Amino acid sequence: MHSLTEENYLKAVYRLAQKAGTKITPTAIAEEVSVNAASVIDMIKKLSEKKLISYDKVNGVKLTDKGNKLALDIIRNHRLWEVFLLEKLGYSWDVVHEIAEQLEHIKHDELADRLEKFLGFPEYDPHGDPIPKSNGELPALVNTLLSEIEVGKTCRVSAVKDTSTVFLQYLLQLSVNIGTKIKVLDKIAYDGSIFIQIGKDFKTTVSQKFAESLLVT
Amino acid sequence: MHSLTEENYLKAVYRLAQKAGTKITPTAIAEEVSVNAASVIDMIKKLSEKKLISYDKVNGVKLTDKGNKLALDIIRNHRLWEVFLLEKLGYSWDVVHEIAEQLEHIKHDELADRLEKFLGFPEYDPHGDPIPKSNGELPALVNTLLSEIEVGKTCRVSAVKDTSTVFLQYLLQLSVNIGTKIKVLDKIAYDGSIFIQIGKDFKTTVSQKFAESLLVT
DNA sequence: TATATAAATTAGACATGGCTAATTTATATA
DNA sequence: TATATAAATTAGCCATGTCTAATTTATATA
Repeated sequence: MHSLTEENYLKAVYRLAQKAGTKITPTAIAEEVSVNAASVIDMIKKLSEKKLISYDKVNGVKLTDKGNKLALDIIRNHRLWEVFLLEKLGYSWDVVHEIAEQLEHIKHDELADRLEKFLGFPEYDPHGDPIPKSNGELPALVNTLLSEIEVGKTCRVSAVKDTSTVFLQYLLQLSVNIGTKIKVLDKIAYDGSIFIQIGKDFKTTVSQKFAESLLVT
Repeated sequence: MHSLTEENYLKAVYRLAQKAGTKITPTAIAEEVSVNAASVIDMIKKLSEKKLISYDKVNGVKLTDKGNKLALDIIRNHRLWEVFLLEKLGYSWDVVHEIAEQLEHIKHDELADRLEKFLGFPEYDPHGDPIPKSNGELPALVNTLLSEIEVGKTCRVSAVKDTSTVFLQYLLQLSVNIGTKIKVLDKIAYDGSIFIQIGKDFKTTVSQKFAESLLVT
């Protein structure tokens, strides 16, 4: 089938394609997979031969339908395993990703479907990213930022925009999880920071940067 | 760390060491991992350098303490994942192994321990093989054969000695699982076959070969 | 527009793990 | 014991995926 390496390239191309607008260049891919540009050229040839991507200088790299489907499958696996690790094994938000990075490549026909069923058909992973359905459908992304919530209103955390470890650990420290209720108590016009209540009791002030990295409903 | 390939060699050596008595030769390993003998020689050199095995013509290949520990870890992973796949994802007995073959190589400090806890500290995998504890301890193997049960007695399936797909599928067909009750109704002296009752109602005759492949308590 | 800089590509090398063919070493058996 | 056969080992080659060092092609900028 396809090697682990090939799959990681496909994922990288998919990820780059999400940040729409820019053409996907060999250099961008090289950066994304932390590899030398020369290696990327080789892989582009290989994946092109397999009809998983197309490439020309004008349009850059694009996933073919076949390649897109494959990438989605892997992402589906990844996100389902993340849910498993968090909910069933009790891993914290910030470690889940690296383990799922390995688990996503495990293959067996029914595995993703069975896992999905076992987990109760979750729609979002612990980072709030939508989990592709087996038919390739993607649940719509929730996109209200915490910073857009009016003073006095309460909302619920649905996703994170920033998935860096520092951020996730900060959230952990604040006991903020998917589903956590947050009430906006005050907005400081001066620097965009906001005063919030997390859960029942805890009150704190967070920066504008923070408020723009949390997605809520 | 250690590559997937190296890990599979270690497992193979461990497996061969179980079938005690015989010296572990390069050829035996070649057969076990389905690879050319020349390749085995290369790997023996590599693993020897890493102090995971020792090798000389007189004693054959032996796992060092370090190698043994590693092999046990992998087997622990394998068997825990098998339990997961069977009990949580509802896979049948005969497919569980091939998926676990991939899952066993996933690494993360606490993964096996968390999985073990999640599964309720199972002692045996779906094939009845003991699951190594995190300290390397192995629960004792149950070793009464169905063929050794007296006429009139009832016993409970605890493991299989034969893990071939044909056998496992035959068991599936007979609705025999770990935990299934079997009553020995009669023994045919002529060819060693026995007449048994599986569960509440179903009665059938099975061969001596069959009766010597099922472990019970 | 000339030229410096950045991006893309080619060429050649390395490590891993596997293979075939040839050779050496053991083991049996006539 | 001579010899056939099997096992172990060596040598050399292949594919995958990576790298560095050119070289070519684009893109900017003085």
